[in-house]
Amino acid sequence: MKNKKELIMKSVMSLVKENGIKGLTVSVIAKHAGIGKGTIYEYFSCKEDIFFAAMEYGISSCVKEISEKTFINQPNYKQAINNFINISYEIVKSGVFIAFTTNPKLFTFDSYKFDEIREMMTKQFEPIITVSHKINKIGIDEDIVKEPINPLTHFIFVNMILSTVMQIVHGTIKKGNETNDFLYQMALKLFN
Amino acid sequence: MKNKKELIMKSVMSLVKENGIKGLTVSVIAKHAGIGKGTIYEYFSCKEDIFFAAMEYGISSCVKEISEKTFINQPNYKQAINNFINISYEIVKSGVFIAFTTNPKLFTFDSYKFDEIREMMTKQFEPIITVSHKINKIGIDEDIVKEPINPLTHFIFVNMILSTVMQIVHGTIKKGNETNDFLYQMALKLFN
Amino acid sequence: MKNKKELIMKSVMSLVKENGIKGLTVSVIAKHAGIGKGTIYEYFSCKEDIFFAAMEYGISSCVKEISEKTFINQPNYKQAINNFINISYEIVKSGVFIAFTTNPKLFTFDSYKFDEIREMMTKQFEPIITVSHKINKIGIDEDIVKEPINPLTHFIFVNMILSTVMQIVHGTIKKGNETNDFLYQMALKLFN
Amino acid sequence: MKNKKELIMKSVMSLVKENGIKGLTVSVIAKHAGIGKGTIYEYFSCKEDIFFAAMEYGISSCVKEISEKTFINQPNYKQAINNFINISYEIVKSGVFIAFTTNPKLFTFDSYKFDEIREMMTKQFEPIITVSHKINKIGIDEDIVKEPINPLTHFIFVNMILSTVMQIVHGTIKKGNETNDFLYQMALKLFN
DNA sequence: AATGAATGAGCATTCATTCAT
DNA sequence: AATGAATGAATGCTCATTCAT
Repeated sequence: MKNKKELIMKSVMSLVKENGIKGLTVSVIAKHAGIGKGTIYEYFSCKEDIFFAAMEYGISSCVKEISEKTFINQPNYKQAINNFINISYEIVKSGVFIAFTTNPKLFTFDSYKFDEIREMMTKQFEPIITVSHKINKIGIDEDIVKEPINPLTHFIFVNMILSTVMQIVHGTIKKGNETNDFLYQMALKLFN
Repeated sequence: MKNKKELIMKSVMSLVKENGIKGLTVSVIAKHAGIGKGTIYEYFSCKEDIFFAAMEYGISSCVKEISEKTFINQPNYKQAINNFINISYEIVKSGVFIAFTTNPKLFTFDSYKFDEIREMMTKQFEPIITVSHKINKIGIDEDIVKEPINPLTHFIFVNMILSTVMQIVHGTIKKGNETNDFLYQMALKLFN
Repeated sequence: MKNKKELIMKSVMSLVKENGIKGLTVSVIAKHAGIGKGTIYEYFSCKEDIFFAAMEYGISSCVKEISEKTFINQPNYKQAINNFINISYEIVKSGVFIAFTTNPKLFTFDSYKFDEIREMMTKQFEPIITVSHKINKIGIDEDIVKEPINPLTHFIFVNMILSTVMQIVHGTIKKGNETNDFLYQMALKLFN
Repeated sequence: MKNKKELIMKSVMSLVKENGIKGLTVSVIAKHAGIGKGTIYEYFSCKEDIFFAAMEYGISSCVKEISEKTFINQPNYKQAINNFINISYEIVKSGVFIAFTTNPKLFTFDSYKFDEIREMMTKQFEPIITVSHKINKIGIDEDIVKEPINPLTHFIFVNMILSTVMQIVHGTIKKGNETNDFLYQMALKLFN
């Protein structure tokens, strides 16, 4: 059942959000998912597979949500950036989110090589780069953004937004229009 | 002995660089440090304290190295940025390094609250922001960078460099003058 | 399973009888019980709980056995006292048995306060006092023992028997009719 | 130095009185005695030797105190018994005291055989039997106690007093003249 | 397919003992 | 003689994984 696999991954995401990955045992996951411990091993071959899959699933979900909600109601350039910031904020605030730059050597995985984890992350984040493309397509249409755009710029733009959002969530950077406007100004600079 | 405490932390750093944090037992640390297991508990009260201290020490060392080597030989603005990139690259390549945006919920700590870890990281990274200030002081002196600078810009600049460097290390972004020049161009945009 | 809990406690009793409490590890208990180490922790939350429970169980069993076997075959007063002595002897000789006066501060418990241990012991020994009541009820019926009896006398009588039996087991006091008769004479004095 | 050996044993006695034998480490003993850990091993060859010696010393001290103070001020028979009870009470209340009937299998010794411990205890307690002899010598002189006395009676008398005292300390038996008088009456019965 | 009782490898931590000073 | 830093054997406890039902 794809259903039960998803149920397990959602439980993991939820539990990590609450208390972190430490002390998250298979028993706890099973209890939270409302199924038997043995059942989990029908769908995953070991604990690390569960975590890996859950991480992949979690990132993928977040990314999908950002990708979709950023463009709701046909926003203009500035609105799109605002949406991007605000939605990312909601997601990061809600709990688990791993930015580009996380060091895989600090995870509790050993059946996966570090590179596998990083590759997975890089791959899952790709749609976020597409978000940048789509946002700036709007900018181009509005004649605010100039072509051609160096592909790296998208990476830097996305990273700027997400890392700033993470600091907002942590309270290091102030949340509000001022910050959003500043990021908008920075975007204009990056893409011109 | 401050000496032995440092010895232990260096062993941890070294071992994490090689094989990651998974499977890093107190026995392994002791063996690598060439001391007895019991001795470690003379200097740290539990395993998590060792990791926390080692992380703090490791970040602090990296940051100090970047802070110093960036300004060797009185570089001009462009050279300073180049230095910043290249030194960061060497350090990130050498192993352990955690960027701003790492999610503490994914670490194997539980005696430390997530916030303690994040605070420590934030605090340790502060000198890097100072690096940005010093680099751009050079830019100002060279009339390449305009005052005043919004403080957030420094955060974004540093983050841009470090996250790009991390991708270079991972092989996702190409290493070379081209990338360095691009980052320099971006810096000029951010600070103007 | 009440079954397995009992199995564990019996193993502890048996092992303490053989070699004392020192060096009695959870592994050893598990091996002797023929179960896995982890299984023990399904039924007890820590090692001290096992010991506490085993002691309670052990004392309770001994006391129950004494209580029952003393009155087998409707003994007269003298026979009842003889039974009491002989059965106690068998039990004390068989191994674990803790008399009233043991000092709980010398046990290897720390999750239990001394008072808890003492209370448990006092409570478990209560049925022995009842044995004295029943024996002397026979004596009263035979007109050998006079009423009323000060309640303390029962305590002293029981203690006299058990401490003497313990010395017999240790070889300090000679086993035989002579000693039994002496104790009988003493009982007559105490209860008249 | 006999001085230092005694200092160590007194520390052990004092610490056991306070917190029991559990968790009583050599470090703690050294700290309490105000000497270095290594120094302890100048006087004792292992930890169990310390405990064994301290127990012997502790019992011996108690017994000596009882033996002396019972006969202060040339008491008559009843006063002597009263003294015996009251002094024993003070000593038992003060902490460590191990009665005849303690089971050596429950101690944390393994370099000593159970029999060695028991023998030591039996030997140390001997002077208490002498106390009974001396008390009853007074009784004989007063024509309250009849000769000859079966040697076992002394054992039973001493045991009666001590076990009752222990219950008084524990609060199970009421402290006061009433109890003392009762024990006196019992003594009269035992020795007649 | 689903379960959870049973397992034991694995690890953090303690502490008696040693020995260089 | 006195010390206490260093040690590592020993052990309680956890938890991923299995498997009989």
